[in-house]
Amino acid sequence: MPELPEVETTKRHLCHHVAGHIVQRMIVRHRQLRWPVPNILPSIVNNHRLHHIGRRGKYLLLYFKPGTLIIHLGMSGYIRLLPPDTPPKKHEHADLIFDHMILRFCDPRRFGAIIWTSKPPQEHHLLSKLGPEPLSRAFTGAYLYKTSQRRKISVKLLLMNNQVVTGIGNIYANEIIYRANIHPLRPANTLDKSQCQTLAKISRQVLRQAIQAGGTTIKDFQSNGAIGYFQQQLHVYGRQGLPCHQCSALLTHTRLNGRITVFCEHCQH
DNA sequence: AAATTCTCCTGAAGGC
DNA sequence: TGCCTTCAGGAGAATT
Repeated sequence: MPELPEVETTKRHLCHHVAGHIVQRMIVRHRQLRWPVPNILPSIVNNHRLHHIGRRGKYLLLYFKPGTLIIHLGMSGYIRLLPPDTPPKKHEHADLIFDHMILRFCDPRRFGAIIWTSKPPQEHHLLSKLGPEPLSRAFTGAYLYKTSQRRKISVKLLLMNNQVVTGIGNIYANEIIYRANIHPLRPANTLDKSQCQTLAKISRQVLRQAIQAGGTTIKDFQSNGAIGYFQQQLHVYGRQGLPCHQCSALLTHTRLNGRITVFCEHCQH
């Protein structure tokens, strides 16, 4: 499941290899993603230079002169950079063909999206309501405290709410609250200021470490065959029934809004 | 408003 | 061996 660090890793990869190059041709083999890819999209992008690549939350932004290609990797999406003329395999739904390589979008479960906007992308309805970037100055303990006070949802769902802070998914939400020693079901409006400071600080720390490690490779996610190494630093995700790294008690798991939630009953309150 | 539920999809895993 | 059923899950949209 690509979350912010995996998308950031992909972004850097693309910046390095395809930024500044011209799209010779775009091919869409399977339009049916989260939303249907518009038929006219290839004709808009063809022969335009990919000026640069950005990211907002988990959205990748590919800037062209006439507009921006917005890509979301969903649950199982990834982007591969391949030599010219590499034949497509199953689930490889779209290509941006450059003269020196192919940028190929793959997504077995098709929860991902390829969207076009001619407006500034931050004005697009999918991006305009997103909360602050967790690695930006805007994401502070004070901000988190303010927004948490009017919400009764659990702290885990608070962190996973993209309107509150964008880019944190299930894996990193589990890790962050474990490292903050906060119970995942703790209602948001019972957090005090110092706990919000801790959560903001640890969120930044965990995401930075994960980016530095090249992201987390879990089942579905891979970028160009490269793997991320952050999974070696995961304390709770995927470790239910195994001993807590802090106290050795066995980690518990429950389901919160359909998401596996792993935590230590002894350490998290 | 905020909270909850529904929805899309396929591969892996488990039961019989 | 093989055919079920279940589940994982991002997040927008619809509903309460």
